[in-house]
Amino acid sequence: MNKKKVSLKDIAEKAQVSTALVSYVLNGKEKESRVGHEIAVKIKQIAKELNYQPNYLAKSLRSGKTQTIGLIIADISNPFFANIARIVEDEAKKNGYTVIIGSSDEKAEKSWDLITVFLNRQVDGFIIVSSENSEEQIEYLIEKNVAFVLLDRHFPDIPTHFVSLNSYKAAFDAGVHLIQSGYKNIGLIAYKSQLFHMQERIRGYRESLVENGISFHPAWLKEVGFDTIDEEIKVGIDEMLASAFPVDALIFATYRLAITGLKYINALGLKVPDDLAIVSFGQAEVFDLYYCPITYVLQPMEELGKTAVEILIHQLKEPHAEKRQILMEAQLMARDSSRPKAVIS
Amino acid sequence: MNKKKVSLKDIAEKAQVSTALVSYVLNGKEKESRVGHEIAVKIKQIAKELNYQPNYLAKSLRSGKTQTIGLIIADISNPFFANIARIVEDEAKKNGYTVIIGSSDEKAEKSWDLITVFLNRQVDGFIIVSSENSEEQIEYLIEKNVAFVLLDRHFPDIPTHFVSLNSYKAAFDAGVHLIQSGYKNIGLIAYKSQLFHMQERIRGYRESLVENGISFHPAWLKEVGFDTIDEEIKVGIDEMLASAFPVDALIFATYRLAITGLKYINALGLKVPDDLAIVSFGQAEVFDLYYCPITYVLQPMEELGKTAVEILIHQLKEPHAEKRQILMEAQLMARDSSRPKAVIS
DNA sequence: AATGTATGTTTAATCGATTAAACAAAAAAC
DNA sequence: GTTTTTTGTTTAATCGATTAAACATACATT
Repeated sequence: MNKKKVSLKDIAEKAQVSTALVSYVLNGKEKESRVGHEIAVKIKQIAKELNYQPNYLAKSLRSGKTQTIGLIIADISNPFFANIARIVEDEAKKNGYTVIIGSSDEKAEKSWDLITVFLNRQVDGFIIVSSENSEEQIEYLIEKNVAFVLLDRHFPDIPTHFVSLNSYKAAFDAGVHLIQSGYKNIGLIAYKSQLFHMQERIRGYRESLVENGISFHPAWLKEVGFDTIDEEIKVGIDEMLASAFPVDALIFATYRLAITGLKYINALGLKVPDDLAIVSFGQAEVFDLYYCPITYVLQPMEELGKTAVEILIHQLKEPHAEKRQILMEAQLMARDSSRPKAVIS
Repeated sequence: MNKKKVSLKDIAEKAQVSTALVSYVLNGKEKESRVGHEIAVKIKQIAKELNYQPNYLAKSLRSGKTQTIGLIIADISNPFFANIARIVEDEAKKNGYTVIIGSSDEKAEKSWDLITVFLNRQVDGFIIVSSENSEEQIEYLIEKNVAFVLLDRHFPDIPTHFVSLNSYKAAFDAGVHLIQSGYKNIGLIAYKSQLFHMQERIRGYRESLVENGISFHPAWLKEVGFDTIDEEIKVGIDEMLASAFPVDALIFATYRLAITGLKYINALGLKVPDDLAIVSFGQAEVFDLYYCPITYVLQPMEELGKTAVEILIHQLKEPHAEKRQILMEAQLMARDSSRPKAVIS
């Protein structure tokens, strides 16, 4: 990046005027600042000639605004978050913002790190997919008066803006759907996490059983650690199948759990849905291409992402507006993996 | 972001010294600048007390370095690029760089846009997955002396740093593999693009036929437009199957083509590999989970991404070092979708 | 005592833009 | 023909950090 960049000063010199005039003209303030018409034309022309591009660092330093949003997600290589990221990117761009993305790997520590780095880079605000135990980070942002919106997950005890899914309802619907399709022993594989959305998925699942007169068996619920899902899912599925009440249907609480679980189910040679029906959260091409298309919980990704950006940008304009807390509804997309159970006659 | 941020000046005032001293101390230059030991300790302590965080805008404006890399890819929601992005993000972070990602959707125009925006934001350099007809952008960057590396694709006629795949070899291997597995009528679905890597894939495919004494039939090669792949792939596959020499195996030149193609193949009720064998570029969980695991061309993603970052950072230190041009080899992962053809006896 | 050398610290310019305020000249008002 | 107003332009401070150069002292040397 050698060739001397063109600055306001260069234009000013060439036009024989002060930088102030150039700044006024190029910011469309000729009227308010009553710049002479001839000189304005001249300045514009020179700017074009030299292909002037303003230095946003300088602009930002002066204005205190960077027109940059920090997006913190769990992992950009996870299709769910990649999709969200794309939507956020596009929506932000439409509004003149640039997005910096960071992956936290569900680790509070990494997320802290990202917040610090992004703050040092003076992002105007954050869109955050929170990790477990990151409440203090949120409190910190609140205390420092930093604009942010929580996405996909939120902390019910902390008053913040957020956009997430009605996880309880979604899980409940998933359970009811399986029950109505004739499945009786329904398992759930979730993450071992105190995050609200995860707890809600578990609660929704259990409630769906209860409400339909099915008594829940502890062996049906497996909570696996983020970092050990490969092994734990195997053990979990083994135990579910070998339990006193072997499961005939399985709900996966996230995309990654589903992928990992399905691989193992394939390896076991189990047939979906005859041996095991499946419903999963998340969505991706895999679900379509699986030999038996997977029933999934359709999340309104586009709306989630767009709304998050919208709320954040609105917040940047009106810092003290009331907190917007949005729970969106998911839609169950019934496919072959949960088709009505074949009854043995 | 209200609460007044702590600046060097605040520390200076509290410590009753000039900002210069503070700057020296906090940058570990106490020795060179012979700052008094006591005062240094005091400054450090106050900085910690106030939780001082330097303003990178100011730093960058002064130094001309932002420690930021612009990453331009086709689409972050495509798993291939999302994976690359993650690797780049991690590697950059290790080196103290932050990454700004932009999706070009394979459009030269959008890519121009991103380059301009990122340059205005003073990124130190770029990692670019080029779109078709974006040569002038590359020339522009060269002319302006901007540091950059091309990733995954390159222009053979323009001398630049690049890291990409030996596409010719990979496609050739794919073809040979199918032939050796007993398939005779092998089709290729590629993008309609003059991009070198795509042309090389086509060339490699054709060469594999020629070298094995199979004469190529035009109906076997379908080049579909980026924006019309859904329809064109359907037509393409239909035509290949209905041609005078119906294909019994198909190579997909990218991940997205494969996904789209497989959906249609499923819809047609074709059995892989008995009705149609498959080999695909790209990689993703889908390939594992498909009822018949898909043979694919394994690209050394990790190395691609890391090397790109490494070359860029090295270039930032030594702008005039020789151009590094790296072609990495892919590895064919043979799976069931291309298992030896069952011979009709 | 006069001079030289360390040792500590401050001053002020700089990066590239923005913008309130000061200034100058021309036009309008009385 | 002054005074006032309008119009057009420049000056200079500012954002927050960095750093060469200037400036003070203290200490050492002869």
